[in-house]
Amino acid sequence: MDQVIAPVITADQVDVGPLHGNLGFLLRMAQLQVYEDFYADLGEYGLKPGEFSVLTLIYKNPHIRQGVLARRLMIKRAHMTKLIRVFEDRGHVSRTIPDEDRRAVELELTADGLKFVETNWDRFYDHEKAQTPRLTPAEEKQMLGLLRKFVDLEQGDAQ
Amino acid sequence: MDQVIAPVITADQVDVGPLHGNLGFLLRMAQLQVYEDFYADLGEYGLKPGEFSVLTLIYKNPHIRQGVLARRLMIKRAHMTKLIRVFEDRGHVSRTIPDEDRRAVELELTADGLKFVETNWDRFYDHEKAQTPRLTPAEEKQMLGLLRKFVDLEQGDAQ
DNA sequence: CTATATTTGTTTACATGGAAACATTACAAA
DNA sequence: TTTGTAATGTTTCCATGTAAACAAATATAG
Repeated sequence: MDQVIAPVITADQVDVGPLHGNLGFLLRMAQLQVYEDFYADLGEYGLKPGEFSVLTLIYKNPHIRQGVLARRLMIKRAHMTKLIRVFEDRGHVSRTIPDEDRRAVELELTADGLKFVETNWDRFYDHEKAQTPRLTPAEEKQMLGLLRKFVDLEQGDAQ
Repeated sequence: MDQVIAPVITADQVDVGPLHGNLGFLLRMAQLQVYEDFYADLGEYGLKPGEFSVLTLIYKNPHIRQGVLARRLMIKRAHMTKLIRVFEDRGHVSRTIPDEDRRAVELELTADGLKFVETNWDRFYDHEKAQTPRLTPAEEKQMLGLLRKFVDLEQGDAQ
């Protein structure tokens, strides 16, 4: 008598139950997807999403304070300290203690930092357009709008 | 002559530049928001989003293999090994090596694990409804649908 | 003014998660 | 068979990020 082998399910046959409608779960999946795509595309250039975001904000907001930067990116101050130290060691960012508040640290791109940002700008910000699209353009736009509303980042239509 | 003090910007005045339309950035912000809300609401119960997701999948898919679980949740196998060990030490999950493939490990909830899942089920899956909504119900539904399409998780309308 | 509280950044210890190398088992080719 | 290749899970080491305690500077209450 043949033994009945239990059907071994594969990943896409897994019943995810109520995670199907769970925002946190879906956001996490989506973010992992995006990071995977990112590294597949840009890993060779040593670009990292978080790092380039930090540099972008310093570029767009020279003299921004370390704590303001951390809050805007939802990174803890303790972690931002370490990130900025790496940039300083690379010679991409300079730190200044302002006279008005000697607790604070103001950040600026160095000439090298500026060069790095400008060199990699298009590569970084056009990378998503280079992906095989998972959504139609209309859906993508809709999703971006909903995410902006969700994270309370509507502030006009910045470029 | 009064010195002109440089206006110190606050976090919500920061110019995020092209991150405004960057999917990876917005997904990350949204996910951090959701996690923050989650821990503010449920931190006291020792619930963790990732851990409860794992238990949910084992609950819904008894005898699921460790690797299948990892792939479905986009967690690396190396990490899953560690997660499962914790559940085993807690007495919530049991591991079985099936005869058909002695490389694999099949997972099941123990009686204690089942009790834990059933006790915390509603707390976990209803928590989002208890949040101050950032989106209208229609928008929320739209976002969930877009995220499911994005992560390729359409498989019928599971409960 | 002085005492207290708050803000800002740093340090240290820890938690979470991945990369690479490895052992074991299964599968495929000859 | 036997030899090579792939799949599965584990281990070790490292990267990323947080929590808590701290030091220095500033703001606030009396």
